[in-house]
Amino acid sequence: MLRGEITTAIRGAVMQELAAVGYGRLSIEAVARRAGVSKTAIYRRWSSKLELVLEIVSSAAGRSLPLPDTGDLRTDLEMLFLIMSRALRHPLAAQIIPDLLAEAARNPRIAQTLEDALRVNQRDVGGQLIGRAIERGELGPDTDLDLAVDLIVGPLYWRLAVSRAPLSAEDLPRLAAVVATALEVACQPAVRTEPDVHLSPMTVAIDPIGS
Amino acid sequence: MLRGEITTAIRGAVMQELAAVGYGRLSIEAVARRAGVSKTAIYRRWSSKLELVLEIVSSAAGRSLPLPDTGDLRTDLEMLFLIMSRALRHPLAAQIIPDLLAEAARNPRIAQTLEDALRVNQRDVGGQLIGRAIERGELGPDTDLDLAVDLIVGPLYWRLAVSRAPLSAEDLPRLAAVVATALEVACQPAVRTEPDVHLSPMTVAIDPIGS
DNA sequence: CAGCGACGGTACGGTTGCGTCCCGACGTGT
DNA sequence: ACACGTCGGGACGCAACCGTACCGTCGCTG
Repeated sequence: MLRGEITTAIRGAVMQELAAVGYGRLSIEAVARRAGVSKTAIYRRWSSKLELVLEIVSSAAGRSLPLPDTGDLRTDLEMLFLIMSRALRHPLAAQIIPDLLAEAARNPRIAQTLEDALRVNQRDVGGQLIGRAIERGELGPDTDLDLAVDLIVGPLYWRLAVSRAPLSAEDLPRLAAVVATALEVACQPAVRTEPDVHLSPMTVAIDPIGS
Repeated sequence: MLRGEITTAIRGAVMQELAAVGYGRLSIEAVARRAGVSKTAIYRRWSSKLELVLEIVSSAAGRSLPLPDTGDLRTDLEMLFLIMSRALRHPLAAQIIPDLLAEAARNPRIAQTLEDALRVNQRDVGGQLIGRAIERGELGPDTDLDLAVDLIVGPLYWRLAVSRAPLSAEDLPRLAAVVATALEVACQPAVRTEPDVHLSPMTVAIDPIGS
């Protein structure tokens, strides 16, 4: 009969400690100190540092975000970017996520856990988003899911979690519009079976003056 | 008059240790052990673990990659992606780079050093690439450099360093084509001075079937 | 050839964290 | 009200690492 308040305190301390020093430097003693509990309280609940972090992180990352279906790819992307940017701006998440992703390259257990946890949130979110776009005819049925996910998630992740440059509020819909257009162009329904569709005609159509 | 062979051995050991355990767990003793030298040899050359890593990493990252000027944005991107993918596939770099980027969120000195070192390699590479595209008229002169860099670097970094999904050789030019399109769409030369250019007219032009 | 200065290696005390054990306190059930 | 079971807290031995001081050796210099 473990006291729930202490379990909660430990969970919070793990997240804060993880953000402060990262997984590599995380120590049980520091977690206990920050949580105001004893080490025994932690060892009674989790068998090791790895189990501790995995359980807490996966339960935190497991809460799947509700993704609205707006009926339009670009608007869907705007919503997704809004949610992503909110999540990645959270001070704890902004430090924990890149840290664990880097650690995942080293520790297969972490990689597996993150993949399982994020598959619910991102891959399937991306998959659903793209799947709906395909159903609506915005994207072709042969759309490369991996490539599409890279295009959607990559730029925002890079900006918020890696380069960490400020991102103004109006940049978000702009990015969504660009990505949506790129997706539509790259994965457009095959109206013609020309091998190299590219966009030269589009550029012309867009830029009547000529480059 | 420090012996160069020992310095070289230390540098190599730091890189390997960094890849193996990350910056957080990196210990001077482990570096000395791996290099086959004594701790004194390290402390004589660098004052602390931070200085050690910063100097070695920045000197390793400082070698700027030659970026060919192919005269075409898409081909330039293909080249850049080829270089980036080669670099990010390198086992040491693939583990060290995400680790240090995560650590940079925590340590301002690391962030500053990485920014300085990578500004040479990436920002300016990206800047040059985009600048040339602007000169050629492929992109508008008011192109948002930050957004463009995000679009260029983000997807490939996500794929290779985060999701770590396999990327076949033919995916690279495909990705380059999509990104080039996205850039052309996002940063097209301003033909009209409408406030909200976005792309709705373009979407129509692109998708004659109708969404 | 001799002396000096700088080098690398070993040894040391101090600190931190790990994982475990024991003890006092609290709540529960009868 | 009492005894039992379980919990949290503090303490312990062990190991790793830090940063430094000392020591023998090598190479340069005069």
